[in-house]
Amino acid sequence: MPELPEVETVRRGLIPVVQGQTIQDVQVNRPDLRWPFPKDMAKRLSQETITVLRRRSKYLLADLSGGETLLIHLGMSGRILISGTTLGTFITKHPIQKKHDHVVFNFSNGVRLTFNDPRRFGTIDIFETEREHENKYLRYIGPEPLGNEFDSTYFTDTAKSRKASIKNVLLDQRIVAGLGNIYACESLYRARLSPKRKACDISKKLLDTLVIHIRTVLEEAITAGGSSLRDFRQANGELGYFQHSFAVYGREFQPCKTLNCEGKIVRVFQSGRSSFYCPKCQK
DNA sequence: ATGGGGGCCTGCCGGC
DNA sequence: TGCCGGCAGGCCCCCA
Repeated sequence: MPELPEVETVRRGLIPVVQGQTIQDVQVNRPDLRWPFPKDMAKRLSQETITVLRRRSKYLLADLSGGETLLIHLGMSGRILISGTTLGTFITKHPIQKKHDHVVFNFSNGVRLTFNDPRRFGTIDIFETEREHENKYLRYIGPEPLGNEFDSTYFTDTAKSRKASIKNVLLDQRIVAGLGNIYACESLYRARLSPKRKACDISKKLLDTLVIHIRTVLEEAITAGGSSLRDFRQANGELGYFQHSFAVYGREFQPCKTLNCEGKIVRVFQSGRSSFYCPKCQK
């Protein structure tokens, strides 16, 4: 489901709910999602207080008072449902689900978080906070696209040695963190670059433009509360609305939105995934 | 070393 | 109405 803006939206919504709160107990309804759950998961989490809720790429990271960090990845279909019974101002924000509720976190203040994930591509892990750089999921993740490390120099240097298409380069989490199919397509549209162009063939000027557009499209999407396809929800249960701003994603056969462009959006397959673009104005 | 394809899962939608 | 194929926001693994 979620790319960087959706995960960031979830994080921002969860902060007031869980930060500073103590996990009372954890109900684990199956042994694994995509990968086996970490050893003694429920035991290691219970009675731990969440000090900070962070995000790295598409991963949510909850730092715990005892020196470990809980890592959660939502995969394609993962959701974190919030419910609560004891908070004065707090009501249940999501309908009660049942199917695919794999892990339930009960907090001592009465709040309950439920990890629901039909396709089970999600991930949960626990690692020593100080050893984040050694974690198998985070180890090779590239720079954050909204951070200072991801700049024109870095991206030009990286792209010039890559013979893969620019679309596949944007999806490579070792090169830049957090982009998925939607925001890769949308940034390429804004930069007027075809997703099929080999990264190493693109001029520095265009790559610089692409860096800027990656940033702005992600920032706009975060401001909009992410994109709601199928059932992505913000933590408060509301839909994100960035999907209304898509220029190309999911718009096959529809007219290009560029002023005076007569093109129609096409869909092509790259490495088994759909890319959407306007062949007339993206070269 | 890098790039591409397969596979992991369930749900939904369109066509017959 | 029901069945089947295709597709879906991700990412690890394997092979050339």
